[in-house]
Amino acid sequence: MVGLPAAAARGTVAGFSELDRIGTPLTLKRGETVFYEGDPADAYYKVVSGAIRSCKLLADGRRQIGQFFLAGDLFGLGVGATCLFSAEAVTDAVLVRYARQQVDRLVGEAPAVGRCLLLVAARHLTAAHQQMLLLGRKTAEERIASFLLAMAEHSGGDLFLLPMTRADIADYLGLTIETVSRTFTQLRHDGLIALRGTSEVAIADRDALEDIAEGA
Amino acid sequence: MVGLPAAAARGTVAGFSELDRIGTPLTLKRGETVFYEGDPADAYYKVVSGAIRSCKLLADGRRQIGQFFLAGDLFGLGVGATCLFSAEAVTDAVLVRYARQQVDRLVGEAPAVGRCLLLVAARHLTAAHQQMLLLGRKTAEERIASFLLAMAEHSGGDLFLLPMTRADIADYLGLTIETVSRTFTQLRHDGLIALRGTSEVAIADRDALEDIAEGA
DNA sequence: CGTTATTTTGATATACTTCAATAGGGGTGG
DNA sequence: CCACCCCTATTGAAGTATATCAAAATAACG
Repeated sequence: MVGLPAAAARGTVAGFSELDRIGTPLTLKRGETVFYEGDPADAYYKVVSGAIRSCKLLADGRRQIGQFFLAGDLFGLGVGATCLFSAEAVTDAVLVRYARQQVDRLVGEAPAVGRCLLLVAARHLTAAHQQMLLLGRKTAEERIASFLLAMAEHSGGDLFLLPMTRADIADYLGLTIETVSRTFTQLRHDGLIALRGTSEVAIADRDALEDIAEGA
Repeated sequence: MVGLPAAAARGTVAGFSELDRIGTPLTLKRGETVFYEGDPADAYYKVVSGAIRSCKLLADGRRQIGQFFLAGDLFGLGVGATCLFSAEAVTDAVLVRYARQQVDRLVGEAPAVGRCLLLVAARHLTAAHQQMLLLGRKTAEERIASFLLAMAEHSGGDLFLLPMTRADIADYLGLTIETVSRTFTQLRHDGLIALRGTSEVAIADRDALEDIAEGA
């Protein structure tokens, strides 16, 4: 699993080109919100560049990030009238926006588009199941190992940049900032990863990291 | 939100009837497996009666239940060649099995079927996001409160039977059997629920339970 | 009814959180 | 170019929710 272009490995599939004709671009600065949980759900989005996070909040402000959407990813597929999570820019980002009404019409005309969307939804569901296993049953070390391997896979190599802060990682993995930081430090001391600065990561011992990630 | 038939509230939507023509029934005893994680993914299933659990395992046996599928629910929508989780009967159950090849053909012929499947997938994705929030950020008490309210909503009333064991609930909520049991006891002592035997639950103070579930 | 599986309850242990302080890093203005 | 500041990250010490280990009680089942 190396060297696949990110778009091919993740979001883009056959039948997608029809969609591109009805999309309009959208530029976001770091921290800006694409839509809020509960907003009318009237569009789908594709990430062109940058990173987006999906967030859900509890009444007292506790936050859970459901997914990070990176270049090539499609998101916003909802059911019913309202968005089920809010979406925010992790970094400066460019999106393409597809009005829902037009997408739905397209699905009626071209079954390939429907299959494409179903495929994307199924992919997100796969990721969600993986994440539920992580959140429900993995230790902090196992969560960080899983996360780093997933980021490496997306980047297509063993050296990559983390676009998000420790706070984002913590809210994605169901941990605190401090535990994330301590676990990074520990993996570095154990020689499984190398860090340059705060965001550049190199996988140093992939096998050991994989053993940890799957609970061996 | 009361009195809706379970099927209408959850799995069944317009465009479903086409599917029924190609389904074949399937009977399972408690504990039997529908399919294993990694099996070739060649069918979708609908629950007619009983309850099914989706499971993922870590190398050392730790288990996470992703979803419970109850009467009316459709499951097995996968991407690619293999099942992403195993599915087991929580109770004796009757399913309908839809061969994937035929479903895919149907999607090509009748766009409504595709929209239906997309809707089901989106519903599952909604549930998964809710569950990620629960697993990542909620306390044991909040998890149990959320779970009981969801079960009540499915049953259409405030009095219902739990078809699954404490072990299943624990593996669904990312807790241990003991913590599940202690939390049930505590909610009972606080007068928020009533229990008859081990599986009959009555919601006694819905407002208080909802406040807890959403982290107030 | 005896036997086994499941659930509840109790005592202790621990992984992670919380609270608190220090250190680094990147940008801006002097 | 350096100094300052703010934001983010790291490190440390103490606390806590939940896990683990162990036993009793209840329920399920032949």
